[in-house]
Amino acid sequence: WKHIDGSVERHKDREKRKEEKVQRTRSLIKLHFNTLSKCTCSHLLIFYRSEYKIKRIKVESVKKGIKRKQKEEYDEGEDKHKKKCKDKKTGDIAGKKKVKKEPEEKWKWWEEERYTDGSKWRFLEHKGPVFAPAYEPLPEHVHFYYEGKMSNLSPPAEEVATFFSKMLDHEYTTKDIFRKNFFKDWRKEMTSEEKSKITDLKKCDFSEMSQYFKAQSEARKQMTKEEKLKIKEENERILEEYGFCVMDNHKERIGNFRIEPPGLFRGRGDHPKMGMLKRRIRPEDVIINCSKDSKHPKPPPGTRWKEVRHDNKVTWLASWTENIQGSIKYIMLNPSSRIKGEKDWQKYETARRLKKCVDHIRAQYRDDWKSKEMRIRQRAVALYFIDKLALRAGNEKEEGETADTVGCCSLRVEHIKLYPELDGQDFVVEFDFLGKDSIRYYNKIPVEKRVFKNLQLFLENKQAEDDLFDRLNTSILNKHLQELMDGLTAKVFRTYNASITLQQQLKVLTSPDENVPAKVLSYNRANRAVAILCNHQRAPPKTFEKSMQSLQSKIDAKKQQLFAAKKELKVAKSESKSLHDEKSRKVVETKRKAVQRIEEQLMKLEVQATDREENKQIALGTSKLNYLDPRISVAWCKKWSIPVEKIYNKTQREKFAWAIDMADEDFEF
DNA sequence: CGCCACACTTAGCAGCGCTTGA
DNA sequence: TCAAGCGCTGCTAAGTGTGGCG
Repeated sequence: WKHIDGSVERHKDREKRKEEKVQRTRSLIKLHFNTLSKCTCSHLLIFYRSEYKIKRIKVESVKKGIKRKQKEEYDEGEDKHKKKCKDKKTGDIAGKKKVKKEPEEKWKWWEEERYTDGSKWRFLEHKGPVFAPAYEPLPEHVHFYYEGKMSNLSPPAEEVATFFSKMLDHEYTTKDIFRKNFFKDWRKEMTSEEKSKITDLKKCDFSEMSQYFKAQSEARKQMTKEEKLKIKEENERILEEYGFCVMDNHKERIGNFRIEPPGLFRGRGDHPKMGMLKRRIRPEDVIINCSKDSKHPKPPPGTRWKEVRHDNKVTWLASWTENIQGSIKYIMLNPSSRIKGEKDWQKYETARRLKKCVDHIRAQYRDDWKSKEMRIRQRAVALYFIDKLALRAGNEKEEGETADTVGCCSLRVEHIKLYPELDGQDFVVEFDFLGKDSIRYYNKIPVEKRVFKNLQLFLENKQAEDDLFDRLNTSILNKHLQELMDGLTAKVFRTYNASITLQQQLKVLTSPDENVPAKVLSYNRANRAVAILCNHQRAPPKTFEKSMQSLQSKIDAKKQQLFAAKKELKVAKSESKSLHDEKSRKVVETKRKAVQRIEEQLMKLEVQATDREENKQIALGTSKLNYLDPRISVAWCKKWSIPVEKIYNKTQREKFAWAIDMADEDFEF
């Protein structure tokens, strides 16, 4: 796919583009100079940043010349070396050597060649995961009571009891399934004596334990600055030691280097396994993955790893099997890493390829609505939903193992309602089902007559709990998509539709003469359109009403202030008219400025209020992070001279460093 | 073809620390 | 300077999709 995204060409005229970039930055700074009087503090900061950047670019381009030469020599050497390695089937020795030469500046992996043989790395070294701290038994004075009588628990039983006591305030400790599952698993940890005594959860009193933990967390909050700093430093030390690995010559940040601590499982939605005990993971459960010639991570003293393997066809550093669902958990790299970034980039390139053939695919599935074969009609209607409504594919799930949620292919009869006519619209389909994370999808949309007739056909002679698409599943659908385009799967439609919507909405919503905050609001609105499409919801923040009210009162106060200021201006004006002296003219001028300033502040507040209100139940983060080609946003920022910091925070900028570096203002998704 | 194991992406939420504004 | 509230970050659950096997 190197050719598909044109990275070969990109490489050639990189120098030219770099020069252009410098020019752009220069003109940007000029622009900032011109508007300096209007600048707020944050603008100034950004201005300084851009100036800093320009200096760096200059120095770097001088350095680059030398560096490139060195790199070419190195690459040549490495090529030879690689061949040798392949012959002997040894690992990557060169990788180890170059680590020390790690350059100060950020590594631009996107300017390098990718592996084409399916391997993910040549060299991988890390320190292994960090385990959850051992259980600390409760102090003597904290008791557990059964039937009102004080009783001490054995440490294993006590530990599980503490998990429950920490959750007492949560609603789910009142749920039957939760309590049942918890009690069953708790009893497994008890001694036979405890088991025979403790037979009813209702007779258990955890309140003293609960109080103790509340006091503990209160004490943590009350800690002095020094104590807090000490903890912070210790965390930083652990991060420095365990939070990074070396992968192919580069130090990379690990995403989750801590093993999940034991606790009570809380699934989302109506989960049949809620309350079950999530076991403590020991070194003996953990498989380590690293390269043969690396310094292998050491298991904690007196323990051993389950296995140490050297599989460079996968990206994980460590894995273990979790006991609730029996699924495998992994330790992997941070999104800013090469291995994640390349994949992310590739995802958007696939979506861009879909853009080129989507018209054809749409024509095709519309045609298939008329097919003689039921399975083809079902496939075509499902695909239409996935395309139009950005539904997820909908794999089958094991019944009783997870919450009852569905996606497109697993929709059941009970999840849709057909209305030949509704609110003046023809052929309306009403969707109402729980999707991923048990988030409700509710939508009423008019569809084409043919789709409607097909749906009626699919529903014939079926019960509520029967599958809507009984001749279809995700693997059939994806196999079909694979034939239409290389690399095409159901989820590519979500990516494609999200990104194209953002691009198109940005075009519609951005008005050139608006100021920066107004443009950012437009961006958020475009982002919101995507979030609505993808049904990314959130619980309204607990303090929403309150904070909205306080914002409103601020606005009201501002309005009052504006009114007063205008009045003062009027008075000053009339005074100045009659007096005709320099002093009164100056007063008018200052009053005028005050009015202007207050007007600006008011507008800013109003923009903020609108933005927040519209965002009440919609989460923008997920689409920004997973569905929107970052190059669209970066291009938009460059086009309108919006600092990219307004759109992406630090973490996001790290994840999208590739896009920030490579996208020009004329990037087209 | 169906099933399962596995790898990897996508998802919402809680808690905490930093920013903001009085 | 300090409290309030907001945004960030980490956490981990819950999806998607592939490939191998019988």
